[in-house]
Amino acid sequence: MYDIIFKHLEEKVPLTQAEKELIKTFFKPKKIKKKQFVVVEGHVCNYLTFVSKGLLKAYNVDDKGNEHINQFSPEGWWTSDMSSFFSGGISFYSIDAMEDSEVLLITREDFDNLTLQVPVMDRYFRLLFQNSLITKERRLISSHTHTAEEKYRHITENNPDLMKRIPQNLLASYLGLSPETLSRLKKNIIFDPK
Amino acid sequence: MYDIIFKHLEEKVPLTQAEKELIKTFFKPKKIKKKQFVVVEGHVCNYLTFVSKGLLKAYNVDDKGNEHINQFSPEGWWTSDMSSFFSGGISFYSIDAMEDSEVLLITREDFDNLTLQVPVMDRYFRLLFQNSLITKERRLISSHTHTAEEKYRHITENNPDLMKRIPQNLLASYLGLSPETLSRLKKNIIFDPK
DNA sequence: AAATTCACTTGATCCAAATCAATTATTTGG
DNA sequence: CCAAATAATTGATTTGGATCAAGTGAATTT
Repeated sequence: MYDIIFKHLEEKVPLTQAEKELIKTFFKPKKIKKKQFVVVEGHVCNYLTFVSKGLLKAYNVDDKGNEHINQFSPEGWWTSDMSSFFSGGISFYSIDAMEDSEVLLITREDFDNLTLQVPVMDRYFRLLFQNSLITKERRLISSHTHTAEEKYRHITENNPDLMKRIPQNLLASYLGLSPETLSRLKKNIIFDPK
Repeated sequence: MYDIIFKHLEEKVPLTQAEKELIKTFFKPKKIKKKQFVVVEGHVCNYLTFVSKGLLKAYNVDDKGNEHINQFSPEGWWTSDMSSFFSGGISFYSIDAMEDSEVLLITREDFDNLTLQVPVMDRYFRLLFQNSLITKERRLISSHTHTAEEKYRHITENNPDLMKRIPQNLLASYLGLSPETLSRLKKNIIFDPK
């Protein structure tokens, strides 16, 4: 259960065996069935969540009832409503499981203790957030510059693996497109051999 | 010149006098005239830049020659092409000064030394990136859910100060709108007393 | 295995914002 | 202080993608 998280942590920072043992104590493992929620919009997001198995999605529902997916989190990724988790305010996103999943949960209090007792974790999260920030920036620019088709092409080319696990309507939501538009543009791509 | 950066650092983390003296040595102050570049797209972004005075913008130019502004950086903010700075690859953004400005520059090498010698800086940047990430996420969802008018309302309500310093066409670019659209929607808002 | 729910496709129509084009401010630099 | 460049407005037209609507297919549930 903890193998995956250590593998991911150690890709970014070195850890001693003692640190690993300590880190373990801060996390609570949990199994989540498909469709089960980790947080519901409007409630406080009490956990930062590491996905060790499965696939979660974080999304917001707008005034008109449309879902807007902020992030897919397969195994090896973190998820949470960061604003809510770190500030204690209410969550803007709901997070639920798209597949039966296994996660490691840490509370805010334990997160603070973790970074105090294992300072290198500050570096780990600095690097993690740094990379996420770069990705988010690109997605934002892409949403302004690229056509629907370009956005689709881009994501499928860069995440072929993940695409197999994500229904088309949810991918549309992630890309900021209607399901109809995504369905239609796929046809063009198939028949256009470029 | 360094007052502003320490004020900003100390809003997030405590620093000893010795640490401050050390931090100073890693940064190189520089004055930048309006329209001068800090990085040009396609070159390597060699510096992480703290703005102590003035206003910079980071933007990408697309295939059709349209500018897309990623970020405005007034005094107290950081700017750089993070991907280029941290990976050494070529920069996706150009960054230039919108006003005569003063900045503090740090190279990648010195950044690494800084975080090694003053570990609390890892925490500082963790917090900085964490907050930026939250903001970027919201902007991305907003770009999918909100109308042009809602985006404009939102930014003017939350950044009245900054709006005075930003020409309308650049604000339009930041919001992902054409200048014409922004010009037109402003009229509606003025005559609508809500 | 039938029933119900959910995902995907296809067509017709609509609309918000882009684009094209011209005119009028407003800056800025010489 | 004037000329030239840049920014903002306004109008006419186009368009990419949304929305509305209906039908088809696939997957859970019982």
